Amino acid sequence: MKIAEVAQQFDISSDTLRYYERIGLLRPVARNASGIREYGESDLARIEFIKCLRGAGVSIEALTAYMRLLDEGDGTLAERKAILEQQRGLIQQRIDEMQAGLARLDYKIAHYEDLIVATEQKMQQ
Amino acid sequence: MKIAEVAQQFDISSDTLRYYERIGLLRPVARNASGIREYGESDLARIEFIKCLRGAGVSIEALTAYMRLLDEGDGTLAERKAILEQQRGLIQQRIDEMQAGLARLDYKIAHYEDLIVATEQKMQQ
DNA sequence: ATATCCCTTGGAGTGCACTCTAAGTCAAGG
DNA sequence: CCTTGACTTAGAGTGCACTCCAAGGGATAT
Repeated sequence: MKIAEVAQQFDISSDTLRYYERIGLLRPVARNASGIREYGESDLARIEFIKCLRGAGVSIEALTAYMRLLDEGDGTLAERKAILEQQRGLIQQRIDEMQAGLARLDYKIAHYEDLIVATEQKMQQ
Repeated sequence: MKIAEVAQQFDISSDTLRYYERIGLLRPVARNASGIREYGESDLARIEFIKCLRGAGVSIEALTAYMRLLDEGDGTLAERKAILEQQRGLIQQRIDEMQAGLARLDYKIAHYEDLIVATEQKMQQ
């Protein structure tokens, strides 16, 4: 699979895919005879995982650390699990903060509904 | 209330508070005879609101637009409500994405638990 | 053969939201 | 009187995560 196809499939720009590779988030991708990237199954799986966790707000740094350990093999299982658990905690914290914001907005919006009704009634007098 | 006290109360740096004022997110704060900022009740209320929504990921731009309308008065009620509703939607979307990431991590973490147990058992043979 | 198009690279530029620096002012304490 | 420490300003710098640019290579379509 060439870079543009991968980009389309995951809705990630080609630039971003090359960037991920350059900073070591993706392993060097195989090339064809013309030097063009040919993404394989395992690349796609990693990209999908990265996309999911980036979408959840996990940092490039954490993801890179995880991927590096993944390449190092079985000896890093516990360390990898620790990273995932830490990131899980961070995501949960952020969700909690967002839920608080959401609740606040809901309260405000309800208040605005009342205010707008009141203002409209005043207009009619 | 002086800037350092406000900063401590809301866990926002003095730099950030001055920055918010400079970009028009906060109205110009009253000064004492020496030119030092004296934050009033309404400033504090706005800062608290800003802190809550920034924490939820609402952009400076959206908050600034909202605050500007707030200063313009009652005629902007509907417009303000629209901003809040839009931001509510954005927050909800981001929460959904994060929930997906969380689910993915939970799955992975459970998988790692199994893998680590398996690896330890292999070691003992 | 020439145009089109996607690919390549290294490096520069962008947007957001701060965060810091330098140089200076002012009130209070020793 | 002098030091200390919190405050002031304009403007520069930072970190993150892309995003774009210029210049060039190679396969395909007319």
